[in-house]
Amino acid sequence: MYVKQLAKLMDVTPDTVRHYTRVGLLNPIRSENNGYQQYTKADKQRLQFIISARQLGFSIKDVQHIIGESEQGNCPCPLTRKIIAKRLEETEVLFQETLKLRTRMQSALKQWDASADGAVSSDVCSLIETFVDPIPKPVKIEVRDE
Amino acid sequence: MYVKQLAKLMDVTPDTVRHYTRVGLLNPIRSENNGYQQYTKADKQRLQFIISARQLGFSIKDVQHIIGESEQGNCPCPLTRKIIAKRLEETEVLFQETLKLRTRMQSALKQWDASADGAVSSDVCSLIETFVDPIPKPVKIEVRDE
DNA sequence: TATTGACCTATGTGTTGCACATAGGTTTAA
DNA sequence: TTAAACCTATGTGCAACACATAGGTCAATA
Repeated sequence: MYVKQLAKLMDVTPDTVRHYTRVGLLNPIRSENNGYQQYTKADKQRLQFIISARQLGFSIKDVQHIIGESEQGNCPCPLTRKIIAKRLEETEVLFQETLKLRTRMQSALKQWDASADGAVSSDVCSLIETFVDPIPKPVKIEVRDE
Repeated sequence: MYVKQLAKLMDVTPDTVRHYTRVGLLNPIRSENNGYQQYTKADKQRLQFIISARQLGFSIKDVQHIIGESEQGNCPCPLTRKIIAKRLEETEVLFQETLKLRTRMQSALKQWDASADGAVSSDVCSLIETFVDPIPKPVKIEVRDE
């Protein structure tokens, strides 16, 4: 099976398959007559594993380590548990940051909806320069109005 | 002012300042005697602008375009508005994806808390291979238990 | 004055996970 | 056999810096 066929079968791009091959996660055999990579059933199974792991937030290096552990005859599950805990923390951080960014962008849009395109007196762009980030409610603030 | 001083002043790393310099966003002057980059007040102001823009989700290329527009004598605000709308959409997508990933990771952790490290019969890691993603409530599903 | 040590700089490369561009080989139809 | 369509391998690009390396600067000391 050549790269495109495997890719289609697993619903990824050929480039993705090639990438995993380049980093050593897949081990196809080079056809001797045309130099093409030939993927076996084992590669397909391995690719399925990679896809599953990636969906769970594991990095490619994580996958390499997990597979390495497994190939050394050890049960990789403890490692798997350890890694995902770390990745979850990171995802949590990313989530919070993305949430904050989204909020900030939304308030910028709102502020800018109500303001004109600004004087040329500014350095570059008055909209960006004069944007004030509404403090994201530092735990609890006394609100008087309304 | 040398790179470190400016960086410290604006609370970024020297590498960040160097990076912006390399891509042409900052235009320091090379000292003739020691070859060091000398940053002026204009660079400081420019850096402040870049930082503000980055915090609002603009990419470095966006900043380049906005500055370019401004330097051509045009008001960059319309461009700024257009770009942030696009970036907000992207951020929304990233946010949703991150949310889904976080949820998926959390349910993996839960599933794995209740399951042993699995047989060696699996291909690589039984935890990952047997993980079942609880369908993320497709709008509305009939729930019978509880 | 020379030297040492602490600190700073410029520049090149690494990072992540692929996507894209290029050049060329294969296959099938005509 | 020749052309068109399709496929492949390999190199490079991308984002936004961080890190590593090699060497320069400067003040205090011997």
